[in-house]
Amino acid sequence: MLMTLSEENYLKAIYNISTKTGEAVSTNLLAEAMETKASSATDMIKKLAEKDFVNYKKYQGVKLTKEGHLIAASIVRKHRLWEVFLVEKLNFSWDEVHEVAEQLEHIKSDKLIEELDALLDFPRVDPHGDPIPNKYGEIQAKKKVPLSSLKVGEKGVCVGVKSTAKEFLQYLDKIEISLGIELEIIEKEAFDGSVIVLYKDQQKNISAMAAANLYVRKT
Amino acid sequence: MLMTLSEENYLKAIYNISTKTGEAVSTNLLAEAMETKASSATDMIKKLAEKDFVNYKKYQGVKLTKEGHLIAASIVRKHRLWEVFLVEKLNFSWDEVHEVAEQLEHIKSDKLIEELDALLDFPRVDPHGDPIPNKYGEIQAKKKVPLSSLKVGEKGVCVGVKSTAKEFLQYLDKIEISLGIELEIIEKEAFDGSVIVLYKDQQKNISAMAAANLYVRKT
DNA sequence: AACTATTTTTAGATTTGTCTAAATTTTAAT
DNA sequence: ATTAAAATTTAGACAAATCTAAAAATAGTT
Ligand SMILES: [Mn+2]
Ligand SMILES: [Mn+2]
Ligand SMILES: [Mn+2]
Ligand SMILES: [Mn+2]
Repeated sequence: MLMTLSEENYLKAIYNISTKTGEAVSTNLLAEAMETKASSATDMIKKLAEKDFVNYKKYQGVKLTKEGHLIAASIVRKHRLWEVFLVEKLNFSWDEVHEVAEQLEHIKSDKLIEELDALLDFPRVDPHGDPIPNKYGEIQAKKKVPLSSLKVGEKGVCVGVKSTAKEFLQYLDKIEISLGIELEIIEKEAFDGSVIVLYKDQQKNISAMAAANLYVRKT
Repeated sequence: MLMTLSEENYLKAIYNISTKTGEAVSTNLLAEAMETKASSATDMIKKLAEKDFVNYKKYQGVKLTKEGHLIAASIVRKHRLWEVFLVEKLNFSWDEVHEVAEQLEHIKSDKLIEELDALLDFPRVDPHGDPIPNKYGEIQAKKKVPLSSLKVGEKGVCVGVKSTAKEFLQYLDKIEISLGIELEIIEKEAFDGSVIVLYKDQQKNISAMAAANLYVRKT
């Protein structure tokens, strides 16, 4: 199926939103994600519905069809594999990869993505800890909870970030937190929700907001 | 400078044509290269002239300006670096790389291309023997002549191809000719211009057409 | 020099994706 | 059940890149 750049981006946006909410995606949410107007989103929704990539009933939002889901997942797969490539092979840092991956995800070549996958040794997560769909659009997401949900004394391994905002990722770099490190909750401040965590033999204070955006797997 | 996909492709086509001919590029040649109509080429020429990427006088064809040349060369640079990447890192053969490189050449990221260059160890030619412009748009092309220009008894190293048609490249694969091998002219057939060459301890007959499309450096 | 063939440009139409403004439907609140 | 607010769709316009058909300019030939 021939897809335009715009169609691919809309499908991916629908995929990302519905993965979070689980419900039909509203026109306004979609328009916001695409940084465009609701009327433009409606136009594109009609086109995608016409091509049977989404199910659409007026005023009721859209859901991906089987085929729409597969296409969207393949774009997300490419996006995340390219992010791994940029970090692992081209010395990008995790706050630099997204914009370039936004472009690379639209390159059309099955062989390219298969070989890239092999070159990278079949990674299962991207540099932000997000799962990489396989070629059938399936993901096996590991259980992860926000650091903020841990109680005093509990430990966890850092496995992902909720926000991928540059400032947040750079902040984590600055306080030397990266995926894979182990942390222990030493103290929680009831007043502002900040936590004191122990890692790398240091104790540091982490704001409530940062703790809510850092995913860990309990250990 | 923000360039559309189409503008980039036109600039590259102008670059490729004028590199061969040395003269101003005619509307018809440009349209042919872009697989479009002359009227469309005229429209785009006007836009490129407006942006000072080409010098244009009605009915006289176009020439790249300094800036136009730099942009075009940077696209060719990206195209050829990606071709090297595909062959060296992703197991593509030299007849498979072009279509994918046509897409990859439009990815915008200075860091990406610098790092790619380094990953590939700063190659100077692409898989077809074509020179890779440096970041200032300069190339140092090595002297190369068609195999057909060699006389009986002369030797040469295979350094490039004139045609990059799939069938030709696959034919070269089949007769085990690749860049870097050394050949010697054993005999030339006056009748049809074919040549008998010695390489890899074998003698093989190569048609006039193939010999005209295979570049060698005399040794 | 005049005529013809070729090349190039112009004029007007089409498609894609977007926008603004207005109309419609749904939702939430009296 | 009405009414007000919010969300969504429709209508009409626009810019980018293309096309066809017609007009204009150039090049080639007698
Ligand atoms: Mn990303
Ligand atoms: Mn990511
Ligand atoms: Mn190529
Ligand atoms: Mn090439």
